[in-house]
Amino acid sequence: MIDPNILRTDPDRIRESQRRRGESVEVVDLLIEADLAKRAAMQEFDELRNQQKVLGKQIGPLQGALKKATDEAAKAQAQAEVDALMAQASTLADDVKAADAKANEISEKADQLWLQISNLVNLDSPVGGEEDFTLIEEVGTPRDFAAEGFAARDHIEIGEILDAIDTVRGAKVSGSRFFYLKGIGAQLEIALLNLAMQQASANGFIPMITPAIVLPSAMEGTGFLGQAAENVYRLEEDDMYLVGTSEVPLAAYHSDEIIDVNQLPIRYAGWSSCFRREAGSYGKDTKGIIRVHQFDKVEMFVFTTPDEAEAEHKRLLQWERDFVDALELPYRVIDVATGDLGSSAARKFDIEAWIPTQGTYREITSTSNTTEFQARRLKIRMRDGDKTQPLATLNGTLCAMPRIIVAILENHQQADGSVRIPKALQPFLGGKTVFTAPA
RNA sequence: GGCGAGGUGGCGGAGCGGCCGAUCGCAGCCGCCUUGAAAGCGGCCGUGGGGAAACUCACCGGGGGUUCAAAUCCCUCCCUCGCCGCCA
Repeated sequence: MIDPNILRTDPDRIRESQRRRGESVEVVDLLIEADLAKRAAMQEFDELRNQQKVLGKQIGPLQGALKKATDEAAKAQAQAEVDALMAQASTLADDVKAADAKANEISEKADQLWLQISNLVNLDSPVGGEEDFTLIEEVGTPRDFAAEGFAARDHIEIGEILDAIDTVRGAKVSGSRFFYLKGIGAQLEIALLNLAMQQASANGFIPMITPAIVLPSAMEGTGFLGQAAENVYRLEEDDMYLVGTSEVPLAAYHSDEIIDVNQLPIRYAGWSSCFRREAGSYGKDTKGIIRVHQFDKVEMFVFTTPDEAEAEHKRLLQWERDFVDALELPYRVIDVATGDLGSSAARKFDIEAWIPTQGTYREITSTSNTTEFQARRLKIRMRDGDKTQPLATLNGTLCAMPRIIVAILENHQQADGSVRIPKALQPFLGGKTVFTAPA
């Protein structure tokens, strides 16, 4: 959630942000109304509750006096006072109860509306939809396979030749969009994991292996139960969720905590399986492993000060580029448009790798500056002197396995169906320089 | 899954239904003392909401209930620990 004070002092800022995202602007007015109603109802409750407390405190001593009273007149007098107070307190108790119920109901309504408001977009983000990104840079040159004298095979075919990817049996066992990594494929993923973790550690990230099933609070706190909810797997029996990214358990790791500002930034590199329903993507990428229900990913996640967030965002992007550079892949970097941001992101940069058989760039990493949005929801604050305030969180993909594997297989394939192994990866594959079909 | 114990402020650990947002110890912060440090002494020391402020409200694992009044009583759920069972 965003800073409630902005709603009270500068609601136009929120309206503008909603407009740029293509999301509801009217909800801001509903929220202003609900926020006012909430505060009024709470004040009314506070008032009544205070009266009740004051009154209640008189009853105890009076009852004591009643017990001690010896002569009849004094006793009757005290009894009458107690009775009167009790009667008064009793009706007050009913009022308090009613006011409490009302305040709760109104607060709930306001809180629900708050959850509908996405993070304020960064004003530097290009405005528009998916196609309206700004191209930041193209790096490397896509190979000209015609000039090399052979037709590029897609990753499915290469995966079959190398016996590295088995989507047919994946579908047999688990349905569409599931796959097995086998032999070379499995080794490749493990090598990528090691390379990614080595790089992350060198950059000050603490390696983490996280839970992949989380409570609703973690899912909601990271903003995935909003418009992204349809892509989240829910375990009905247990009311828990399968995470779509380790961003969720990493962000929630410090929920309800106050972190000393001197400890920031805190950087984690999380490794987990990721689960996505891929609802609404029927017909898209139905073949291969570009879009699957389950995959593994190394994710970078940072807790830092709001002042540092933008600079850290640039660093995350650079680290992502370093990794893709090390894999010798041609790619481009884009500044994602406002309409295509997740609800918690203020700004997002994607790296898209060139996929030869598709003749286009496809997303392989994504880094978002979520400013204080997640921290507010998850109650993560920093202590700076005697102030406590929300900190900033950021996330970025370091290595989403299937797509990186696709990019490597397709871009580094050779005429005979073998695949050249990028230098940086070789140490993690026993010095091997090329993947060849198993005998 | 069964039985037992327990969940209180950063940690440890008290808390008769009203005087408890909560005793005390440790840690931390400020000051005194000291050439400096330690020890000792004095003070401060949870979070959030509302309010210009005075002040006020909420929070003692979560939710519900009893009561004029709940950290304290009742119900329920969750979690932790121990033992038993089962099992990667």
